[in-house]
Amino acid sequence: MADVARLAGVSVSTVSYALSGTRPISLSTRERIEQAMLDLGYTPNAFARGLKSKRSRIIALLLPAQTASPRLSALEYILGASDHAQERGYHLMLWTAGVEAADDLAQFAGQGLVDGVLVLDVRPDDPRIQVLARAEVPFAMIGHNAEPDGLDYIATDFAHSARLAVEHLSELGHRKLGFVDAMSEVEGGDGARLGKELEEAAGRVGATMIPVAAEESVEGGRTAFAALAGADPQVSAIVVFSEHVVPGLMRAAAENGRRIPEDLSVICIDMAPHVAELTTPPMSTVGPSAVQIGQAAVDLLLRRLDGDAAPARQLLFQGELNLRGSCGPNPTTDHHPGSSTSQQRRYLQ
Amino acid sequence: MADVARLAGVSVSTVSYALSGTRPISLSTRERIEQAMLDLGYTPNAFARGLKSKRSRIIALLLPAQTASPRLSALEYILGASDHAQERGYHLMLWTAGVEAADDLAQFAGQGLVDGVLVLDVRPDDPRIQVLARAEVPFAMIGHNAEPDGLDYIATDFAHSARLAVEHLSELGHRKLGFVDAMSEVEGGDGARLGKELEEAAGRVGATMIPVAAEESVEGGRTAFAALAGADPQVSAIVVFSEHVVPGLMRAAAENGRRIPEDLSVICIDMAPHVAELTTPPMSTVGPSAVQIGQAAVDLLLRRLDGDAAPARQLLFQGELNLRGSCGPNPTTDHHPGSSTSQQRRYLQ
DNA sequence: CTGAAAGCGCTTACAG
DNA sequence: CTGAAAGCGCTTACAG
Repeated sequence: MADVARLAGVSVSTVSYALSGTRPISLSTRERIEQAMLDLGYTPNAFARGLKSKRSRIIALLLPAQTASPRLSALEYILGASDHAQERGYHLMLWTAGVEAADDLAQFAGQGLVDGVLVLDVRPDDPRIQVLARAEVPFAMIGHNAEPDGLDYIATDFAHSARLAVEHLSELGHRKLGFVDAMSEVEGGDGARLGKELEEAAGRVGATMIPVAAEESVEGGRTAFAALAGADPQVSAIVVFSEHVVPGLMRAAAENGRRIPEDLSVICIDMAPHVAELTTPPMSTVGPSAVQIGQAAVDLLLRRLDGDAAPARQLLFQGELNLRGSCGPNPTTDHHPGSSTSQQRRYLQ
Repeated sequence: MADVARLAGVSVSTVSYALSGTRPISLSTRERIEQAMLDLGYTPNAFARGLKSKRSRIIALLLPAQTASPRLSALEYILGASDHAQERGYHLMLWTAGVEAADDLAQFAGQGLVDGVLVLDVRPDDPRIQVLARAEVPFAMIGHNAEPDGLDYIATDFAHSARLAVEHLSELGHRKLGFVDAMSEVEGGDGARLGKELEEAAGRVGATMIPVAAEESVEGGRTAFAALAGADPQVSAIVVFSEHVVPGLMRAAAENGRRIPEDLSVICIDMAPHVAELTTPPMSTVGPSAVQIGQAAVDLLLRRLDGDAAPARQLLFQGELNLRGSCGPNPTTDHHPGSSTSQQRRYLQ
């Protein structure tokens, strides 16, 4: 910057003000400065700027590392958030240490490197929330913990998703439903909340819902299918909330002579569109766009960084039903779906 | 840091040296300093440190934004690189602006924010390479451009992958092969290189290879299938190098009465394992682990950052054949695979 | 083994 | 409309 000032024949403070636009600069001075910056290929140093201004224009995305089994939909959050942050002039840093690495996170948050933090895969008793609060770093959650009062978050409206899924299956004549949830989901977590909503929705349409906890693997999917078939052979539709059980579940169904969707309906909650297209038949899903949630989370956080002192905002995103091909009428009833309601749905493809 | 020094009764420089360990400190002094840091919950400021030391311990991952159609395997690169960088004491920043945003990238690289850069999805004439070289930021590529001499990179050994795929199909009796490549792949890019290697490998085993360029979409996959069937109805096996065409290709095959693997074999190059498990039948693949490539790319870059002035390293990762279920014997011949070689393969699941 | 001091490259009151 | 100067919180020769 000193070089620019010298070349333009002004002081460094004038260069700085020209750059930030925080005070009026005469046209001729500004032009000389801009020319000098171009000639020298000058770019302001991010560290000097950050040191003085206490703002880095960097936000972090906390994605607990599970290299072994990443949800493919995580990519949509990441790209949605990253693109949007960049559009709004922020950089996005990835923090993939596990939930349990609280000390490392405290260190990270205390460094002043990031202006704010986005927290993914939030658990009910998530230790990261305390750490961030203590470090006094603004943050927003995607999902939420057990006591989210006073905290900014954005989450899926599970009550709405449950209703969409169950009503759709009910219209197809299904009365006995299964719900496969990931075993890793702790008590009071997303899976449990969704399960509760599904059960209520099932109750409202006079259906029953059998929940099964599955390990997040191909084998877990097989086991879940066996468990459901064992619990009640009449189960004709399954709601799934774990990407990784899908292959095993579908294969077990095929091996037991249950064709999808003719003999068995399957619908997935919060599965990314690209993933849903890969199965045969393509998977019907319910859920909001992860890309949009990622973008909205960035907006929520930047609102705080811009000094908004308003009360915490808690946004619920309503999903939509994306019918692809994995749900059909219950073969054991001769029910036909009402044409009036189904007309209003979005049929994809 | 001044607070720590005061509390410990030493100078700030002593605190700094204790922190960095770059000069001997007496045990008692060190203990007082450490206690003071704990008491105050002190964490060194990243910007002050970066300003003086000219090192940020941040690396950037350049992933051209394609929110519309991200490859799910991109997630493996990201997580592999991020985890590994974190283990080695570095932060990973995501840069998802498009390849064409050269000015923004120059700005970014000139800020001094990142010590080094990892470049993904490198094109033959990739403008980012010049920008980074001019900004004098150390970088390493995953994949490579048209003139990679003197540049660090790590890439898939396509000759090896092509050989594995073609020899496997050849052993199954397939003589007419198709190759579906993404249309977006520009001349001289990965797709073109792989295509050349596949053709050579096919020539060596006396098979023919028909290449088809497809749009990266479900519809593109359908079109590709039709093109291949139209070009030669005898094509009995298809090598695919684009995740997004897989659903359309598989559906078109099914609609034309060609069962996989009984009537048609399909094998994918560089598809992530979790993606491969989702198709029915599960997809056989050839390729190295994207997680490992991400990790190795970090190592390659950090080697430079650690001041290694050795000549550029160019690493080729050899893939392996992961047989899952999408390849079978050519139904139009009565060929049986030789048991000796197939024994040596890794059968998954 | 320890301290005093310069300086990294900016921003921003203070002064004119 | 512009400049001189302090200071952000560290690191690192220089000195003892």
